[in-house]
Formats: sequence, structure tokens, C-alpha cells
Amino acid sequence: MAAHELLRDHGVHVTAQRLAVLRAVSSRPHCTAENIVETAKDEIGTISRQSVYDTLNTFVEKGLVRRIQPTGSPALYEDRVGDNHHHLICRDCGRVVDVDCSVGAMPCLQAANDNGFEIDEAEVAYWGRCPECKTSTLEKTASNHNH
Amino acid sequence: MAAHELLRDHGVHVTAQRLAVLRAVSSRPHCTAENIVETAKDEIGTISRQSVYDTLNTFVEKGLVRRIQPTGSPALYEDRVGDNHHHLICRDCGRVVDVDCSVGAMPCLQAANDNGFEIDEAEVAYWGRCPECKTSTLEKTASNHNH
DNA sequence: GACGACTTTTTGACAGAGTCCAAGTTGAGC
DNA sequence: GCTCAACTTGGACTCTGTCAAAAAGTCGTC
Repeated sequence: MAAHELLRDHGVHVTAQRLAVLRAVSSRPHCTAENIVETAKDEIGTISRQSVYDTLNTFVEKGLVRRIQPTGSPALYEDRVGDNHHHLICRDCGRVVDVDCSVGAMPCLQAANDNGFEIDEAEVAYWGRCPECKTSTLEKTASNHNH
Repeated sequence: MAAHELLRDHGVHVTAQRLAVLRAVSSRPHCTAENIVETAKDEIGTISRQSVYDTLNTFVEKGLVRRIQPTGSPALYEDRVGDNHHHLICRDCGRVVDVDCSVGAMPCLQAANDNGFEIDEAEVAYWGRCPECKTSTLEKTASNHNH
């Protein structure tokens, strides 16, 4: 489906800014609002930060993009929606990697006890260290021994 | 274990401020840095905001308290560490409620594919609406019908 | 096509959370 | 008691994100 129709079908007006934001989100796996401002500017010349925030909020609301917010990081946006995948986040470099749900298709939406809440999303973040950061820590430790 | 020894064992100096911060975190399930400043002031008379932030960062680093950061809310701190419980968060009022791990004891630490990451924590947030906010929305909807 | 209601975008100010800095004071632990 | 760590004060600053009002653009209808 063309981006144009995608927006129409979700009941939002089609504008150059929105198309650019949508393409910016698609262009890389996990980007910040700031990334999107830059990417969209590259594409259409100029766009205000406010428009990007407004557009992202609209998209999130309409289910066109998904927002994730790891502790200590600005919000990230991705266009992979509806498949309930999760994220691996590196504590050192902040890198985010997609990972499929370990329990299967969507069961993690069920909490053990919902306390009367009406749950619509389960966000799972695995925290740790990515291969590169593991390696560089080892190197640093080794070089410390040379003091 | 007394708070005093708890700090000692984690290799941090024992000070009135740190004890007050620790107690403030324990005093309620999920508190903001601002809550802690106030609670600690009530206890020891005066403490600087800077100290509270420093202390909280130290505690998080040492594993004495856990920090969670829901979208659109300041960071929250809790002293329930090491049991891998999760959180229910209300999209409307921001209320946070503890919930035990749905899969059992710590198995959600295992991602389907760790991509070479060394994972040390799985953070799960269930997003939805709390009973109170569900009710108040219904009331608002009902009153709109009366226009 | 042109009109007009309504939605978006722009611009710039603003707010909240938290960090950084620096210098001086206090206090913990050996 | 000495030394180093921790605390205070206060302000400047950064980073994300929102608010408000005016200008511009979209889209259904004529």
C-alpha cells in the first residue's frame, strides 16, 4: 500500500510533512524524534520540530508507528507495528535490537493479575550489553593490567 | 538487615542523607525524585536536591533501588529489587502498580534470541487504564450524551 | 477549477526533569 | 585527628517535549 493511502485509510490528512515523517521512521529501525527531524528535512527541505512531534503523536495514536521509551533514553519510533516484538537494549551504548516474543504470539499481554486494569499493550525490554560493548570492556580490563 | 549495614555492605558511606533517601524510597511503592526530596526533608530537616539525585544514582548503580521510567512520567524509584516483578501503568493517570511475573520465577529473562547480548534484566510494562480511569471515562461519555 | 470549513504547520516561547559546575563546608572511617 | 568522600548552595545549562496564535494547506462540495 502506498504511503498516501496508508494515511488516508487511517483518517489523517495527507501532507508532505507527514509523508516525510513516515518515510523517516521507515528508514531506520529505531529513531528518535530528533533523527526524524533531520531525515525529514533532508527530504523536503524544511519541517518544524513541532510538526514532527505532532505527527508522531498522531501516528502513534492511529497505530501507524510504535513508540518505545527505554529508561534514560529519548523516545524511539519504529514502523514495525502489530507483531508484538520486543527489544534488546545495551546499557553501555544504548543500541536497540528487535527480538521476537519469547513466549509466542501475544501471550505476554496477559499479566498474572491485571488488578482491574484494561491492558492494551505489553512492552518488554531486555537490558544488557551488546557484543561490541562486552568486547571493549574486556579490552579495557586487559589494558588496565598493563599499568 | 539494618539500613546501616545494607549501605556498608554495598560499599557506600553511611550518612544521614543516604539513610533518609533509602527510607523515603521504602516508604511508598513508587516515588519520584521530588517525592523523595520532600519525604527526606520531613525526616532530617534539610537535604539538597543535588544530594538526592546523587544518592539515587549511587543506589541504582549499587543495586539497592530500582529505577523505572514510564513514558511521560518522571523516573520512579522502588526498593523492591531482585525479584523481577513487573508494572501495570495507567495511560490516563500514570498510576503504577506492581504485578508478579506472569511466566513464573525469572524465566522472562530469556529472550527467544539474545543476539549475542549479555542480558541481566527484563523490564516488562503493561500499559492500559486503571479501574478508576475506566469508570471516569464512562461517566464522561454518558454526560456527553446529555448535551 | 474555486470556495470555505476545518486541519496542519510554523514560530517562538515555555516547562519539566535532570545534569554539570565550582567552591566551600561537613562528616565518615581509618 | 587526618584524609578523602559526601553534602550544600545556587545558578547555568541541556535535552525532550508542549503550548499558543497566526499562517498555510487539505479536501469535500459547489
